[in-house]
Amino acid sequence: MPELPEVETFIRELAPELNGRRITRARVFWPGVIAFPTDEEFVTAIAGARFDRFERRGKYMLFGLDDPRTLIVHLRMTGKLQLAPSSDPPAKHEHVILDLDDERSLHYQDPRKFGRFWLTPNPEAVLAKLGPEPLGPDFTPAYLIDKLAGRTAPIKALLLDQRIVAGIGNIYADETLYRAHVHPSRSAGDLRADEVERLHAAAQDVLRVAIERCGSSLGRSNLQNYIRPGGEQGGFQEEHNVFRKTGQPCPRCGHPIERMVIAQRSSHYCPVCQPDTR
DNA sequence: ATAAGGCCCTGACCGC
DNA sequence: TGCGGTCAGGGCCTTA
Repeated sequence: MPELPEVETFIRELAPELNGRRITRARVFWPGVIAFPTDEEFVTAIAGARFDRFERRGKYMLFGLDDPRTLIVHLRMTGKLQLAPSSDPPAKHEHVILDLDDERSLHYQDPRKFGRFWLTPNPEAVLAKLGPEPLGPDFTPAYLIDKLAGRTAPIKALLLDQRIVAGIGNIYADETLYRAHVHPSRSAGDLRADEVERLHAAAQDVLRVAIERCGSSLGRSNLQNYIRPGGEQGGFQEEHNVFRKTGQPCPRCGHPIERMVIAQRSSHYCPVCQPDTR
């Protein structure tokens, strides 16, 4: 699952490869992947553009072109971007291929078809609802305390809410809650200020280390496995404490990790280190 | 405004 | 071995 650290890795590793490259031709094999404009307009409009800016916002990748437009890509669950020789034929689940002017192509594969592309002069409209960057100056303990105040939803659900903070998904929410000693089903508004401060610090720590380790590659299956643009795996899965470790001993106290469903998503936690009480 | 549930998708996995 | 059922889940939508 590409979350903030994985998307950051994609951008960092693609930027030097794509910078200055011109898109000579675009092919779309499944029209649903293009959220804006239509798939036909996308194919026509992106041909000839040159990549020259690279940014990440939450889990969105922003590829600035040498005109006022930005190509926005969200990988959602199973999307992958890979560079390959232009002679490579479309693979299974390939929905977009952007041919470049250096005999290489940028391939987009996505078995579940959840990911989306936008080509727009107004990227702010696509990103309008996102909360602050968790590693940016606007994400402060005071901000988080304010956003959680009065909320009865489980804290896990609100860590996943991109309007509160942008970029945290299921892996990093679970690891953040573990590090902060907070039970995932605790009502967000019931958390003490020091607990919210711990969550804030834990989220930043987890994300910083995960970026250093180039994200988490897990998966018994290729389906869920995140692969970096050059084909390498990330390394942060080696530092997971709870995510998908149901039944394994807590690294801190040895009690078996438990699993419960919150907000339709699996949550993994240590019932001893993360007690369900204040 | 908030909370909760459904939906999109398809491969992996499980039990029989 | 084959087959049907279940699960995974980010973001968006609907409902209460």
